Amino acid sequence: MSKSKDTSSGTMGPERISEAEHAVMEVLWDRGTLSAADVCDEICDNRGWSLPTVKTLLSRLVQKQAISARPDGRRFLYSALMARSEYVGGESRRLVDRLFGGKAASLVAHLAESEALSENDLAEIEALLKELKQ
Amino acid sequence: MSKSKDTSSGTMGPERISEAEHAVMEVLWDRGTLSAADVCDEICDNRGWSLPTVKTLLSRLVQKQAISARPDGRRFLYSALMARSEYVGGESRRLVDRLFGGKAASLVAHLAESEALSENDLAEIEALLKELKQ
DNA sequence: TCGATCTGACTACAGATGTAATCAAGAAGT
DNA sequence: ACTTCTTGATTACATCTGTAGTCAGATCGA
Repeated sequence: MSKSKDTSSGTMGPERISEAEHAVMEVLWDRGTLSAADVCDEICDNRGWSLPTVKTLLSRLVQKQAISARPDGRRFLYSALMARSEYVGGESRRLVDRLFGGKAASLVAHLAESEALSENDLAEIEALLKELKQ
Repeated sequence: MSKSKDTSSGTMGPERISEAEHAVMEVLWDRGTLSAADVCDEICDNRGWSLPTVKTLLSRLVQKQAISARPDGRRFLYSALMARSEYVGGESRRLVDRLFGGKAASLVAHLAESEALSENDLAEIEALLKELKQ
């Protein structure tokens, strides 16, 4: 049996990271290398989680090869394997593909029309464009 | 018992729509009012779904109050209650909040940097900005 | 009238996810 | 040496999601 999604050789695309798991990733991206207890110190209060919950999420992330677990004495030190930009890029692309037929410009148009963009945002984007243009 | 999320009076924000459910919504947004069989005709082939699957998704969407089911003889005619723009806006906002600290401009910056924006996209956005500016 | 068909309702069931308890092995204090 | 604490591993369990099967009632055709 063993369903294991692929397990075969080579590069099997990074598995999808859930929202709770993402919260853990943010901590690792932000702080570098941490133990489970450290991660919990960072988010357990905010999210109302207990240490066991964090440990579960960490091990799922290890399985998904999104983070690594290096032994350090009797415990593990966890650190991100997947780059934040990779994750952010993937999620952004998924959204654009699903909701805007892959046209990123449509997303921007939507944000603008729905007034999700402040004056300030608009200015920033304009500056960005100027920078990109030459 | 009865877990029912809220059920209490008044406006309980629209429940989250899953990806499969979203595919059904797209059909209804696109085609207006359809029977289950009609919806299936539209997507069952693409997605490799069977009619029962579509029916399940439709009834879950009814529960979530995302669509309405008006009786028509022995069957139902389904049509979207939630506006597409509402859905698209919500999902976009969620992404921006989760990944870009709520700053939409950061999303645009990311898209630009990651070359998710083609020359053409950039031109479109520029035109958009121009239009918005006065 | 009688069977074939269409339809929604209900049921099913595996995998993902959120959230956690329990347990066993090692470390560390006393 | 013995207890206590820490830590990962294992197990648990409800909900959500994807995907569908089954069933009973209405309808339509013969």
